[in-house]
Amino acid sequence: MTEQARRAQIVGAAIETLAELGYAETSFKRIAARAGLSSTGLISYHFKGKQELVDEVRAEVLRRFADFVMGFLDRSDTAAGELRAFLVANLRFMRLHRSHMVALMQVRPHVSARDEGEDLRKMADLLREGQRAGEFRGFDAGVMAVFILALRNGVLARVAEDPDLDLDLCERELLEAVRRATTADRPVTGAEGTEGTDRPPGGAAPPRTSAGQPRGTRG
Amino acid sequence: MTEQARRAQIVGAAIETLAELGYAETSFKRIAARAGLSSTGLISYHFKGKQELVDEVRAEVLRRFADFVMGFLDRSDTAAGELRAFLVANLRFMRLHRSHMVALMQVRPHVSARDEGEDLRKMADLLREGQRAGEFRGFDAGVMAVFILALRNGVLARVAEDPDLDLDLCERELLEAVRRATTADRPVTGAEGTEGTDRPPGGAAPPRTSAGQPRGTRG
Amino acid sequence: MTEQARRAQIVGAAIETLAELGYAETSFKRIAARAGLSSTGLISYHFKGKQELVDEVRAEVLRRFADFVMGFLDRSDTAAGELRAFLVANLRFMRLHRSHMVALMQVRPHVSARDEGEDLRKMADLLREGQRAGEFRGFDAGVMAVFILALRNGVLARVAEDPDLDLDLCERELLEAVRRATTADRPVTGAEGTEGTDRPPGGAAPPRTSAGQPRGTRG
Amino acid sequence: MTEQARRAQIVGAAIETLAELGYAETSFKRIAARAGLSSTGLISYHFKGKQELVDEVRAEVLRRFADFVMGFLDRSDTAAGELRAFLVANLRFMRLHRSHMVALMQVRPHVSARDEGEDLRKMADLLREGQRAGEFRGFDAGVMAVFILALRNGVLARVAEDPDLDLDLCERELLEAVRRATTADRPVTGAEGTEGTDRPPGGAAPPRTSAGQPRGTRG
DNA sequence: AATGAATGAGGATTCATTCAT
DNA sequence: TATGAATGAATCCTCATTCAT
Repeated sequence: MTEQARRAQIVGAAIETLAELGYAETSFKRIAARAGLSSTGLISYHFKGKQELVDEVRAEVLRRFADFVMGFLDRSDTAAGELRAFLVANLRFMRLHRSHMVALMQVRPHVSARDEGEDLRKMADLLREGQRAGEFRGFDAGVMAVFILALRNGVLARVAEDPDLDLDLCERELLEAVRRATTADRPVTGAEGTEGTDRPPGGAAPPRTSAGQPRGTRG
Repeated sequence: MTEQARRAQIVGAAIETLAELGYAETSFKRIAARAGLSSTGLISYHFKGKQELVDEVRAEVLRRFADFVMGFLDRSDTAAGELRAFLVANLRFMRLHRSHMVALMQVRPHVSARDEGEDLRKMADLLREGQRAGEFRGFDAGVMAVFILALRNGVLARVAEDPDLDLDLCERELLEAVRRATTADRPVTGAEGTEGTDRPPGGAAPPRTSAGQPRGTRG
Repeated sequence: MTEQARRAQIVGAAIETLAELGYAETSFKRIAARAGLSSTGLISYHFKGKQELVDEVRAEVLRRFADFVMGFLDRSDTAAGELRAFLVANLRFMRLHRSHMVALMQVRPHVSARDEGEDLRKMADLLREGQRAGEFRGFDAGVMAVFILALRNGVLARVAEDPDLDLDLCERELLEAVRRATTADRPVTGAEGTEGTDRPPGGAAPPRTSAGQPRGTRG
Repeated sequence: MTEQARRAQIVGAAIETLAELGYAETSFKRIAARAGLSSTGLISYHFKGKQELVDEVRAEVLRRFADFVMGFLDRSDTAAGELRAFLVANLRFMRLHRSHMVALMQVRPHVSARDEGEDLRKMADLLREGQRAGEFRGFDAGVMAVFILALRNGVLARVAEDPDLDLDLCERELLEAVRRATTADRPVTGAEGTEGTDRPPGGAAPPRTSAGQPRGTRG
């Protein structure tokens, strides 16, 4: 068996174990058992230590997720669209690779790489970009990034506990809630924009083609 | 030393250890060391097992938090006001008792009591109440409850990692984001709109005065 | 509470615990719980150590047993009668004070006093006396003493596991078996009365009348 | 070192420790020390838990004993002969493998398998068989089985405490006592031989020569 | 005489890791 | 590469005993 394949196999078993039992109950013994390995020594042979395995789990999930998310992003050309695509991609990924996402949550506090701020940074950048384009209102991008990832994580944590959670409903509600939280109020009557202050300078049209439809008419 | 005092001391040391090292690294040995106890046996003497200690940590934090949150809620008489007060109380509590909240997060997956759904249920009830009163728009209350608690947890997780996080800013942004996500679009007419509401109250006073105002305009 | 009463209470609880859970599972904590004591410290206060308690358990049971057995022995004037009375007394005591006997068995290997040989010695003396009197045949008294106490212990161990054991039947069979093992063959012909001497006293009279009947005729 | 060999080594050390110190004082630490292991973890590595080790100790001793007893039984064709062979085998085994037998006694109350009733059942069956064949008198077979195993256990317990016990003497006396207890009275008149059947035919014959001899003098 | 908290050694067991094969 | 036995520290927990009150 090739080195790479072996590592992948071990990482896969680790992900399943983490998702099922949580970090504290995930031992080499249990990972080896799930992978059908004859010895925990094999894990130590392929990974310098537990830390490296944990880091690799994280990297693997993020890699898979990045691949997955690509298909949702490449057709967006606005920040709001990209944000929406990001959220949709997350929700869909949860459904298809629930254990991967749960494992990621479990592993997060024990990961050596302290680049998880990177997610936040990239999200904040996206938000700022949208603000510059006039798509978003004038919130603090750094904080809003925390919020949006928090929403993602919260849904993830919830679905980890309640597998019957309606992810379609979640997706719809999440998109709407985030749209409202991030975009300026639009006037029901007349031209929008009365909230001058939080209105981004440029006048760019929001990427709201579908999600952007105001249900606001119901007022 | 009295039993009650000793238990409190141990719980306190456990909270600090959990907040600092996380669940997996929190052992009786470390707790005993932090509490200045002569042996881990003393912990087992006062608690039937690790589970009881963990449960007690959770109960203690929730007790403190409930006490704390009281001062923010009792003057609210609308659902929106109560929601806002809840969020404010959470943020403030994070600042004053950061380790308590972090410990709570760490302990959550290992707690025996499975009433964490209760938080969700109560929040959903509050939201539905607000919907009946016309304060909130027509979202799915169960899912929105997940979102709101997710936001709280997300901020908490963030502040656990970055102690320099500006919680005042977070509070303002969180209130505004939640207000936007939960309430219907408002007509541009009328002066109030510009968000006088999302201004953090003077002292501990919850923003009930404005929030409590029926936005009767909406039908 | 008087010292003596306290010790008795503790010994009593220890006996019950030993009988129910066995030596290895009998701790001061469990004894204290059963006795309704507030602390295991009280046991250490009244007994110098676990060893003293264990020894006292043994002494207490033997004391009770000795008292009990008196009523069976005092009217016997032959060795065979005394032996029979001893066996009967043992069986009866098992029924009335099962936990005492079971506790004695449990405690036996851990007792400091090495005078358990005394039982053997006394039994051997009795047997030798009966041999001198012509009541018993020419076996090795020391070994036969081992056998007889083994039979007692075996029945005890059995009744400890199977509380439904028919002790009446056991008694009859035991008396007959021991009689046969210890006495010389008797001719079928001739009056059996040769053992008139070893007749047990009035009251506790063993059911020898039937068991004593030689079924030998069928040979 | 192979797994099987290691397990055998650990079981061996456990047997010795049990025989020497008794169950309550037999810890993994002591077993490891006697076996020359570097840590108790090695025992846990080879045995799932203390219970498995204890069960294995029992199984090992019974296996050895079964093998040993085979050589004594296979040439017997009567119930009485088989009973005698069983007793002889037991006594001989005690001499050759004293610690095994003592360990078995120590371990008995803590063994998970509850098939110790099986010994009793098999013995009772043998006795009933002998009764049907006219070799034994009309005792209660179930109770007599208790007696016979009690005698075996009693001798074993005695030899555990007094290694100088004369097992040859024990054997002779035990065979004679059991013969008398189980067989019908024989008429004094006439040459013995009435029980010719229960004499084991072949050469492995136990010390039947003397035990079988009527001490006819006693008439 | 009694309490009950405290002690520290010892219990079995799991852990990640090492190493000879 | 892979095996699986070995290691020893660490896990939670129970134990008999001590001691101030």
